[in-house]
Amino acid sequence: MQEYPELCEEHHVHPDLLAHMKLEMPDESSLYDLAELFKVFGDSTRIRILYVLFESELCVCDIAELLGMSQSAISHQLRVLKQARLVRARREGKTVFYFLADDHVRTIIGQGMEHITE
Amino acid sequence: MQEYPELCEEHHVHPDLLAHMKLEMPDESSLYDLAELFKVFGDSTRIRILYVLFESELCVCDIAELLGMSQSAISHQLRVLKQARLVRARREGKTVFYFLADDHVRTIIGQGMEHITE
DNA sequence: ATTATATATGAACAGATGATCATATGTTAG
DNA sequence: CTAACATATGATCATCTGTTCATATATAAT
Repeated sequence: MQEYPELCEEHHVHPDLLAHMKLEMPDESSLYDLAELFKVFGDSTRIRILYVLFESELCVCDIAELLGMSQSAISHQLRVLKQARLVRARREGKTVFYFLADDHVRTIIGQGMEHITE
Repeated sequence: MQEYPELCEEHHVHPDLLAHMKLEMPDESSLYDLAELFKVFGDSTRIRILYVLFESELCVCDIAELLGMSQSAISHQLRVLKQARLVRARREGKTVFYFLADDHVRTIIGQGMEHITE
């Protein structure tokens, strides 16, 4: 990564505060992971999957039918959601049921919805 | 968009619940906007910009220097953040100061951070 | 074992994304 | 007006992403 030292002729905030910001900044890998997490929310198909799972666990084929999409497309996206630990799965015979992993999903989507509707 | 009716031989949840889910689902444009919003969070450069703005408003050059990136790159990303109404700007002479638009940013990033660190 | 159903996965391709570079715009000082 | 500084923007390009299609795996029934 290139460095760009002293871009400004003079700073507009105290150097102490700039130093503090650098210290308070989470480490690079956390920031990367955080961006990766939000990328997962950044697709309307995955958002829609999470929304239907708000109500109840569902099997892959029911999700596909609800969203009017192919089984394959949904399965690929469920894998992404699972890797991000936003959903979990349990198998029952041939069927695999997916469900929300925790409540952060609801909070994050709820806050996002608040933001766009204000 | 293609339709995939009756993918399952038989449903695993009550048809009534499936119908309810379709009703509860936000309209297509809200879901699209929501995904667009999270896409904005889904980039580590933009996350880092939001993080430094947690502390104080900052001019473009100070942000660029803090993050070790070019003025142009930061300016492009600030535009994305501004279009998503996550940051706002005020001009003071030659300098433009950017600051967080509201508190949803903090909540969303906070919840995201909780999720990845648990 | 064979067949059918449910789900998962790899390859491929079109479309989106983010940094860079060059340049334009806006503002102030001289 | 002109020069200098701060910021914004358009074009380009390499990379990433999401769907489709074909196929593989897993489970159950006959």
